[in-house]
Amino acid sequence: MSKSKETLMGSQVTSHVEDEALVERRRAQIVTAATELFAKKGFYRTTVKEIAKLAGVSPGLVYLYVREKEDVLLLVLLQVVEGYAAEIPKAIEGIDDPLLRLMKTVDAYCRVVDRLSAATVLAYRSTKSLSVERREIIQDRELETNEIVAEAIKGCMDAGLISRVNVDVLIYQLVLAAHGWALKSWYLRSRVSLDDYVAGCLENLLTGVMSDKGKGLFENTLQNLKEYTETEGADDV
Amino acid sequence: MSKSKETLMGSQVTSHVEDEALVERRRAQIVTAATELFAKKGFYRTTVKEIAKLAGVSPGLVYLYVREKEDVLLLVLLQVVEGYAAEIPKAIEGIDDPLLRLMKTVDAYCRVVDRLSAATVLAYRSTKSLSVERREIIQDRELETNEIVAEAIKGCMDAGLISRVNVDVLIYQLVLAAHGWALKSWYLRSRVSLDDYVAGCLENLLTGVMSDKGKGLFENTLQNLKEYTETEGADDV
Amino acid sequence: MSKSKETLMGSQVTSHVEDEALVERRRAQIVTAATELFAKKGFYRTTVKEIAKLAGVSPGLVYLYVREKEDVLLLVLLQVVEGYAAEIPKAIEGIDDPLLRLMKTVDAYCRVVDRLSAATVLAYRSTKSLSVERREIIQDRELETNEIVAEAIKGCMDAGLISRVNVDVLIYQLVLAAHGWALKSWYLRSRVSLDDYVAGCLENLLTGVMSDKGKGLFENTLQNLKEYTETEGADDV
Amino acid sequence: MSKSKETLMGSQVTSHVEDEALVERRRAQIVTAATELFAKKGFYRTTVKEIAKLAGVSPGLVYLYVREKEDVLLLVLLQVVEGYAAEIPKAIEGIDDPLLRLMKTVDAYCRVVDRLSAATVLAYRSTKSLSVERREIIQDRELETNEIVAEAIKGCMDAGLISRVNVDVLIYQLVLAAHGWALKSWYLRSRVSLDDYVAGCLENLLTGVMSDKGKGLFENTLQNLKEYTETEGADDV
DNA sequence: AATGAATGAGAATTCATTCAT
DNA sequence: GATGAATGAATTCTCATTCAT
Repeated sequence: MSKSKETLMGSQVTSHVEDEALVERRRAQIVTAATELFAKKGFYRTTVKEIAKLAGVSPGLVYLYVREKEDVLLLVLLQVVEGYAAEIPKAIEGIDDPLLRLMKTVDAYCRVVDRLSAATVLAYRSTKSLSVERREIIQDRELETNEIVAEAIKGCMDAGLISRVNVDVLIYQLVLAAHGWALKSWYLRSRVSLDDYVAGCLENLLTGVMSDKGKGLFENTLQNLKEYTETEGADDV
Repeated sequence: MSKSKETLMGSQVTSHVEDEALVERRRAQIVTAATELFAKKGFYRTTVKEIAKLAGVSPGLVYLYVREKEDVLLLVLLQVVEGYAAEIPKAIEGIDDPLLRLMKTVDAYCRVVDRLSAATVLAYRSTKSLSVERREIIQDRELETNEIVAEAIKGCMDAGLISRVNVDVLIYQLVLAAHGWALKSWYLRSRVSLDDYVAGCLENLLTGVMSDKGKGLFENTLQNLKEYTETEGADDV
Repeated sequence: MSKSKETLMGSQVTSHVEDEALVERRRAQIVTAATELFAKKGFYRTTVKEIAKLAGVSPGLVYLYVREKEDVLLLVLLQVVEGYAAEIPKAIEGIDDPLLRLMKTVDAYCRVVDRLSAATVLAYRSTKSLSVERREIIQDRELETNEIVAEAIKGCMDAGLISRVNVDVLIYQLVLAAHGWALKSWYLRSRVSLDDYVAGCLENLLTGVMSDKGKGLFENTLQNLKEYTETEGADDV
Repeated sequence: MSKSKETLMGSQVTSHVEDEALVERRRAQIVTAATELFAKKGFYRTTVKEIAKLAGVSPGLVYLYVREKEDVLLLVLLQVVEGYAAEIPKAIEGIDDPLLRLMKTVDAYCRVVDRLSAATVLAYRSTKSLSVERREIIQDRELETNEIVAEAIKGCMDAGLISRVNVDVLIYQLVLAAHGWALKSWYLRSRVSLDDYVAGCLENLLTGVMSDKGKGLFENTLQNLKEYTETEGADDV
């Protein structure tokens, strides 16, 4: 996790250009344009020419930084999953209370998904468009994110706040809750706010698995989460 | 729900051929072939020629039963969502106990998803490849399925088994649980059995929302579900 | 040698079209156009679009009868070498005198080369542009032609007309003499007639290898060849 | 023949660089790299970038010493034909016996061809890839080489060793014999040694054209040639 | 109704050449 | 003089769709 996002990206895709800083800059240009277009029209309906045009470069230039079109998709998807892997840890930094930490993890996950909504849907649509090797790169990154969720759950279990549970199932229920905000936004967004969605998911999923000890803390901690988030939100402004 | 599946399909896609029975037969041929190919290689990587070949017809024939390639995708996805909408009601037919009914709904949903796994993933990948109007047709059908889940939840609430809850959120958590079995099968399938997955999802999601009255019944009903399913499974043989 | 030229060609290159007669007709169209263009501008400077245009078909059609552009080159070169392999035997049919037979072989070879002059040069330019497997197909055909020359030489040796000789070297001297008429036509054509070229080559190459017995016949037979050719030429008119 | 090879090359292709010595050095670098690549992959399959890389320079630099890619081909082919024109005279220097001189000419020609085998084939493939003016430059050089052969033949005729003959035809038969060693090396090399090939060609081609006087000397002189060559070979060590 | 040959627009990719540094 | 990033025209090949038979 010590490598920067760019370096990670660079390690997967080869470029004909030497200057690493330039490679990062150009790739960022390309990825930004491609993300927008892929999200709007999908990978196959987007042409390299369109990407180049939106990125303000020539079509030929794209191929100086990428071997084939599919590499652009890989870079785009890497940015998404690495967005997850980067933002969530930042959000839970310094939080010691295991339950709040878990809640905050889910909360942060839902918020990144909200921010990268189109890209998240894109990831679901397009991961299978990648070659097997590239697909595995993405799945590996997704597992890293899951690991963060798993750690948060384990923290609660160690603290005796969560009792019995099939951890694998719970992880994916939480992950899917987060992803679901993007996947089903066409239905949810008009019916429930993100705040209520997060709270609802947490209540439904966590209440059931809490130990008696945990139950006592649940409502309170959920309240903390809300305040916490509001404060942070205010900071942004 | 009075119209047959075929008639529904027919109503969305126009054909140059008069004989309705023939239309149904040909479309079934085409859709079966297309589903297999789309699931394996995706919509864009599959050619009309390939579909025709696998269906044992000529490429030209496809266009007698469909206006464009995207219509084939629509028919394929319709079959998936209508698979959901048909099988779940069948599974809960005659069950009166509201909690068992809800559990059985989720259980049946997960099992259809398991059976149509590739097609379910396909639906996630490809719905956005449809034109807006076609996409809405699919989403409407998905809503019908959700309605079944919603009814089952409402049944429990009316019976006082479920207390407070954001129903929209709970619906989608249950739906995503079912879909998740296909979407994350690459991770889950090697770690947990379908039976355990269903049980786990139900425990995690429902325990939390049960009223005190409901809680008392939960374990028992879950046990009933398991027996129920086993018996049915045996019947099939 | 029982298969027709077209069948031979068909056996090397696969087509998406079933109807064999159609395949032959279309390929002939394509090859005729391609030969003209390749001869004029070379393989790489000729585009598939140009070939299609000259052949009076669409660019897409070309790919119904050929897998890639290089296949067109293969078909073109096959036609050249099979032109050799077909015309020479026809020219020596029914000739029993071994020496006349050898002379007539060389004479016929030079005349095909003269007729397919541009294509012969093309073969020299472009054989190395083929993939190894395709190149070998062409070389195999060339060996078949050489075999005809070899047989004619052997006939003379068996009849005691030619004495000592490294047959491999002599074969290629005769073959190169024929090819040379096309390869160096830029120089030769303005300085010597084809008839004189053939006679000159034969004199220079054969006199040296004749046995005493052969020498006695040489001038006479060469005279025969000239008359023979003239008569035939007259027949054509 | 007073101008140096470099100057000749320089006179055909313009450069943006002033310093003549530098021009020669850079061009030599480029031509060496290009020859290797053209011989291996052909002119069109070789990119300027590849040439530059193998030459250890930047792609941009190539264009300081050459106006376009085709100029590189011209320089490469010039080097080949000038290789012929330079080595053959060196080999016959000081030989007075006209017949030995002729034999030695052919022998030397075959040996340059053997040494520049790939480049000779390249010349056959690629001369037509040149623009007409450039092609004529190469053909002019080839004529110069032919002139050497012609002189040697004429020497024999003047000495009464060769009788009647169409000189133009004989020249090209000898030239093609030499070139043939490279052109048909795929067949010949495994069947006959270069020494035997040269001897065979000379026997076949010259015996036939010898006068009675010449015939008497032939075998002896051929023997001389072999010894001569062996000695020279030994000298090299 | 069915066929499958034909079309041609359009996509990815390459590479000779230029030019700012 | 040298570099190498950038350009964009040009090329091969694909495939949805049509239509004569």
